[in-house]
Amino acid sequence: MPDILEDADRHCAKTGARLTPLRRRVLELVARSGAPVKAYDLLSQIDRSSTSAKPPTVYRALDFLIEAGLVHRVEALNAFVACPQAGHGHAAVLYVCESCANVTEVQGARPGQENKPPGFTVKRSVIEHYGLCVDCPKP
Amino acid sequence: MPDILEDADRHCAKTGARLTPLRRRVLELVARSGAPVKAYDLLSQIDRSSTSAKPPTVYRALDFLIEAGLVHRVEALNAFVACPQAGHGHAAVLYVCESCANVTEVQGARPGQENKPPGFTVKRSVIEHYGLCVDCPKP
DNA sequence: CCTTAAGGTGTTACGTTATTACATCCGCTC
DNA sequence: GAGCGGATGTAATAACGTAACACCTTAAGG
Ligand SMILES: [Zn+2]
Ligand SMILES: [Zn+2]
Ligand SMILES: [Zn+2]
Ligand SMILES: [Zn+2]
Repeated sequence: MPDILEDADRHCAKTGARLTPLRRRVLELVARSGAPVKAYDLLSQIDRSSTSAKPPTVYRALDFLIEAGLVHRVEALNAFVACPQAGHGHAAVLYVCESCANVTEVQGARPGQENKPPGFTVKRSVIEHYGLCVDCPKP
Repeated sequence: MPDILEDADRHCAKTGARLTPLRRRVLELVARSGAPVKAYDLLSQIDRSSTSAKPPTVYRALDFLIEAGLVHRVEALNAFVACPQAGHGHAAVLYVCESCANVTEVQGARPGQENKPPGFTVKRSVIEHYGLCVDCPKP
């Protein structure tokens, strides 16, 4: 996934967001793992390279990356995945395999708004489907 | 919301689920609050009535209630809401107002599955929309 | 050059959320 | 009553997340 980092560079250059070395490093770690990553796992991985990272270090970096549209938070897992397409419109739908932890992101699907309560203004949506991917055996 | 408790009684009688006094008490507390409730808030409310509840007490009750389809977990808030219709099919969609914390549950809408990755089997979906309800001022 | 201001990072400490493991109790069956 | 399974009590700890403050770099303005 070196594409993700290059895309991130381009995207941040375009939007003016400041992808510092630390933030880029965190994004790299998230992108390299094919599966959702936990904040404290990132923490210990950063530890190895630099001196000793503390929670705020990684949470701040993640906040930035999420804000910039480079990373999505997987709410039901307290974990994070790299967005395969930096800065798309961001109605992201995640399909998470509960067996192999693989995550597939689908973009563009504008969900559920047909039955929306009258007058409700949606600002942010969390849409996560959990199950088994095509490669995992059905139990 | 006395309906919710009566519905829960009926639903559990039908399915064989054991709605014990403790579980019923937790459901009552969740149902009474119009907004999503935190586990530790439930904990302190139970404390007042009984002797002294510990975290597993409330988490176990919540696990049961969720399993029984009486309560939904609001993933992005780490909180819980009572289901207004015990044991519906349960493709629940939640609309959460970020101003007044009111939650509206819509049933039946199955979003996003059109773009589902080939062969993926969905077992559980988390669909939560955050924004402003009709009664809250747009900033 | 010096000052100031803003944003990023380091660090400490703490708050919140959730689980593991084991003991106990209660209702049921044999 | 002995044995069993499910529900609850209890203690300890793990996992997740944030507040507050200090420090440093960079850029703008005098
Ligand atoms: Zn995305
Ligand atoms: Zn899989
Ligand atoms: Zn429901
Ligand atoms: Zn509202």
